[in-house]
Amino acid sequence: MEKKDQEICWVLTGPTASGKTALSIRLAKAHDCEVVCMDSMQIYRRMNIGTAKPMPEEMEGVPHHMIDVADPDESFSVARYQEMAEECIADIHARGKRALLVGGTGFYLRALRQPMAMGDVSADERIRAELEAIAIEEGGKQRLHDMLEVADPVTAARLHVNDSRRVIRALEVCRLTGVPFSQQPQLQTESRYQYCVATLTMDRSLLYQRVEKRIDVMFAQGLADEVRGLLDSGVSADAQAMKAIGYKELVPFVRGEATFEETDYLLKLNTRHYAKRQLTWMRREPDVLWVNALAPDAYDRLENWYVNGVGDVSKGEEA
RNA sequence: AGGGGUAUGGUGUAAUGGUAACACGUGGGUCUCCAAAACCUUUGUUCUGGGUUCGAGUCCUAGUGCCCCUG
Repeated sequence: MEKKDQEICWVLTGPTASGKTALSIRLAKAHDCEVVCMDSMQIYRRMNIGTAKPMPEEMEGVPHHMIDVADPDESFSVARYQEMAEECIADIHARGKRALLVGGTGFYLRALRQPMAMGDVSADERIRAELEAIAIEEGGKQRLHDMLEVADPVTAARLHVNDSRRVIRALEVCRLTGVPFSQQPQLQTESRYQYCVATLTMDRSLLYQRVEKRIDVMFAQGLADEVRGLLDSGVSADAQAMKAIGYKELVPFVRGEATFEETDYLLKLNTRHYAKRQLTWMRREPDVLWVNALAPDAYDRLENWYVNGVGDVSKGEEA
């Protein structure tokens, strides 16, 4: 079944520091569309420098959504993102405009394209706390995995013993629903919209250079002060938002427990790793148009993609 | 210039004369409500030339690079 134009969304993604923001604003300005942020950390208020969040000045009048929609000490989730983002998209479409999703969080993209099977089994803090306590114990990870082996052998078989994060989630779902994680009913099989995806990329070493340069700029812009301000205002260092790159590395530094050199090295290292993981994710993502962000025709290719739907190969391989 | 020391993956280190190891990095991957998270995994090394020895990263020797001391 063909979807109507109003049911199509454009997604510009790519690793951190690949130039998504600038290109997206240029594109949105030229074609009068609205941007929906697809970034798991730019959703937090007061986290601006470390998340490289586009500021009102650089948006050049292009409406942005899903930015600053949560407080740093709030917990957020993919499911919530999916729900809120789809609302934004619906709203944009209702006004007769196109939505351009921009961001590097692959998991969020997948949630939109392939809706969560366990859509109605949300997190249970009590169960998690209980199971996480076990995970910390001597041999606890093995014990959790053993528990899952009993409750849901299929899922246990595909999860590594050390992957207690997912082992716990699987146990949580089993306990909450009484049905094994692997046998949860698929609630929603079809995504609400069709997504036309373009991914920015470039030579790895050049990307890493850009990453490092950007971090130098972040420090110069006052990253340390931003982190200090968050901590001083009562945001816990354990908060989910503070686990973000650029924040978790800065906490020891701001507290005087790490030198600048150590912090700088660690931040750059973690960001490189992150960029690599983002690329890995996108390689797995089906139907993606890859665009070398440093090529002279990068913008033209994106524009062509946006106008003609190049890369929209949902039927399989392109002709 | 003289004396001493040192040389092991990209980096930092380990190895009673007996299969060269560990950490970090690098590369690849996983992902269905914490995802900028969490987890899995690969790769690659004895400075060069001689010598001793069944066998040399290890001992001897020369060269080269680096470090320290003296002048």
